[in-house]
Amino acid sequence: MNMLYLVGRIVKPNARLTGMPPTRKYEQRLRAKAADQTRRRILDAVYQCLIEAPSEQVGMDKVAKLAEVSRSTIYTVFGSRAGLFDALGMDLLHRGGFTDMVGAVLQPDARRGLRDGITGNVRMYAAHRDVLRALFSMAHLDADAVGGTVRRLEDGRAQGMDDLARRLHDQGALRDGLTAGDAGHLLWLHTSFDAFDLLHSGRSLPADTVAALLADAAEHALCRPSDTPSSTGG
Amino acid sequence: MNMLYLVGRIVKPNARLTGMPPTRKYEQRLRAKAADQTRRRILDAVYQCLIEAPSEQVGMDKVAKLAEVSRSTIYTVFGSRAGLFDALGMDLLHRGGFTDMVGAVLQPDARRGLRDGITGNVRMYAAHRDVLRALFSMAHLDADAVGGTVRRLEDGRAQGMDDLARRLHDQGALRDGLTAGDAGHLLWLHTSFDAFDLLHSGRSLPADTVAALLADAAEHALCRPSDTPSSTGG
DNA sequence: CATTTCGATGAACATGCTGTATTTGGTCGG
DNA sequence: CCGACCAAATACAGCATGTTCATCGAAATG
Repeated sequence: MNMLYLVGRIVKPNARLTGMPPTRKYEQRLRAKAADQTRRRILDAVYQCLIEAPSEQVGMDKVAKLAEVSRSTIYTVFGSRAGLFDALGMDLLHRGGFTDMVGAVLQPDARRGLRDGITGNVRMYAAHRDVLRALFSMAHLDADAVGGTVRRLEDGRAQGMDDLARRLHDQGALRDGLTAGDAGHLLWLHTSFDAFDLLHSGRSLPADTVAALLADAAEHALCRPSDTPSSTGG
Repeated sequence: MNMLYLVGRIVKPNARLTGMPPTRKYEQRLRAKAADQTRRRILDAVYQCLIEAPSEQVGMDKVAKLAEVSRSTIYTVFGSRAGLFDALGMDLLHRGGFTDMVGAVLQPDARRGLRDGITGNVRMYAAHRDVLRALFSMAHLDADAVGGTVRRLEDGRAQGMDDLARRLHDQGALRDGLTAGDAGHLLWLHTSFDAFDLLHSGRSLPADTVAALLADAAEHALCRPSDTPSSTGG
């Protein structure tokens, strides 16, 4: 059904019909840059569409008009609707600060990494809330509506949380009776976009409050009563 | 845009054109029963469609074929696609055991109500996982794609959790420094479908394990260290 | 400047889905 | 059996996605 990114391009018939292959070497400098610009303009347009009307279906027509390109251009660049949203996900993954979050949990003190990871996570979720909501919901309703980006993104988070859980276990921070596996499950829950959005959108709480609530909840659910009076300094 | 359940029905032109109103009394016995049966067959078909292909878009055509009715019949009965899914939500609300869950949290011991409420909740979520996933995701993507059922359902849960939070506070069960408001927020999170599904589908955990994990997490996040050694008996 | 190459474009077309209008066929009451 | 009535089927209109194609214009190359 879908051949993403595989846009068949046939040699123009007005070229040499004798079967001679194109032998000229081309170093695209300006053209590649222009192509990247239109690509970016389209991605920004989708982003803008999702922000302006979060609970409406985004049509290719609106995106094209907002990006000031033709509708067919979107298809030549991204292949399909799914390819477009897949690229949007990849774009968020690189530019949205997802990598910072990974770094936050990797600091030596695992318990501190828990709090910093959650707050960093929440900050990132809050910055792109509407877009992420659309991406995640689309992924739930239609498996390949957004390509594999959401899956990849969540796989990374799962691995990171399992790592953190193990380090919490190794450092003796987990409360009695809680295995590293269960700790991973709970971290998976507390660092999820859904957990953030349930509190942020569902209860109209500002991002900072959500971060504090989630961090406290996670710490109490996971860790033994703290030896040091508090973790953030109060 | 939508006039759900309001299907305009015009008198056929071959009836008396002299303006005489229909005076015959009609007691529909067989026909009304048959109509209810087709209505139910359609609802069951949607349910079945969502179960068989959870991550595919459900088309009216598939539903009609599965219910062995014509596609137009769905429109005469439910008015629109949104009306159909709205009715499905209402059907789940009445037949899915949502009311049992409300009763569970209303028992005298609030702390026991927390655990029983969560386990009952999880059991219900697990029984209808695929259908609920579709309903919730659709509600997120398109505001009025499922009518107001999801909104009403969640409003009820919010109220119930705030009540429970206040009773936990009044019974002195909350840990120091946690307000009844914050407790309500956390209960809202721990009794959500998303929290269940993150663990059940996202981590491949059976429903019982999810219930135990969520109940323990909620108890540790909300309550003071238990005076009685344990709540469930372990 | 001439020629090649490629991104962008708009139109045309096919498809699939939602929603509506009209007709058909069977059931009810007399 | 007839006429009133209504659920169900058929046919049709509208809209969005996705594909194809001829063409334009600008960049790259000589």
